[in-house]
Amino acid sequence: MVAGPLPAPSGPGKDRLRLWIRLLRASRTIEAELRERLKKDFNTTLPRFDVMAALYRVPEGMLMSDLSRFLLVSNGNVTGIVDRLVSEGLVARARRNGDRRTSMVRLTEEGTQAFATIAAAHEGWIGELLGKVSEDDARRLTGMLTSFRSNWEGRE
Amino acid sequence: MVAGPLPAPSGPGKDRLRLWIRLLRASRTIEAELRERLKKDFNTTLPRFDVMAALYRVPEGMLMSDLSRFLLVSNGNVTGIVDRLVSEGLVARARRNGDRRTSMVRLTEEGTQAFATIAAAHEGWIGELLGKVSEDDARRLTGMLTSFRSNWEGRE
DNA sequence: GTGAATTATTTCAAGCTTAAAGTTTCATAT
DNA sequence: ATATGAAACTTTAAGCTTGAAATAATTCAC
Repeated sequence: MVAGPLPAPSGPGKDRLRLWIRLLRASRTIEAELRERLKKDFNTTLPRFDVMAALYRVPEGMLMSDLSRFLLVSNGNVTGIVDRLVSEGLVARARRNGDRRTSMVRLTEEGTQAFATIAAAHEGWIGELLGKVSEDDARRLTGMLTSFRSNWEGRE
Repeated sequence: MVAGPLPAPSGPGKDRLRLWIRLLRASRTIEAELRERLKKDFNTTLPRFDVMAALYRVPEGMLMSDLSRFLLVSNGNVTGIVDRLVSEGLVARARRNGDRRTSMVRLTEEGTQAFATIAAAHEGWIGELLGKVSEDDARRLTGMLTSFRSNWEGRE
């Protein structure tokens, strides 16, 4: 990934390779910037933000496995992040009556308020970082990426 | 990041937020797939591939700091990855006469051959994974992402 | 020339990440 | 009822990642 600008690749299929490289560099650049700001302004991390963002949409909570599927990361990964969020009082696990294997994970009151604040800043940052992309281009790009993704949805 | 499809965000500036979410999901999906294939088919990792790809472009080698700048990752990170590649015989460090702080890092003969093989497979995978994106759309998307990036090039 | 900043790199601690193996609980077929 | 298997989750080991501190070498101001 992140291959080179020097001997600009050419030939059949190179357009897609170049697209992938640009896509990756763009998302890494933005991610790095967001990570830095989350740390500096809110003393938190991108993975914690991701988990909280997922939970924020669903007040009643999510199962660990749903969370992991939604975030595209492994089960064990989510366990660790949620552990830390719980120890910080931002998230709570609730055992369920029906199935004792599972637990509903949800934002606490404190977590909900904390996330709302961070999310507002986050949206502003995105607006700033993607400021040079016109609203029109943004919609067009989003459309292309969506159709790409539908190609992969529910593959394995 | 990777926020939700459920309460579809709307309002001013939401188009850019949505774009970012799609961008991130697309790149994470592709990255996950590549990581899995690199592991299965070549018993290597994405970070190792990235470093080798960077070095492949420049037979004479790169400084650690150039490598870290190019790959958008921290110095200490590169140290660890290069250490492992060196211990596998794929990469070599060469102390320089001029400046004894620095060392030129380059692919070994073995590393060069290994990378050529992996890179060929990699390009095929990208062609497959992005197959639904037309060459035309690929070029257009690349253009948009490039102009976005120029906004950020050499910021801090 | 000496000392102070600067630069290149490594080391370190904490946290993120995965794949694989392990635990507990549930479902279902006899 | 009870085995068998599947499902939900956690644990573990190895590796990736960052930011900050530490080392070492160079450059620059005087």
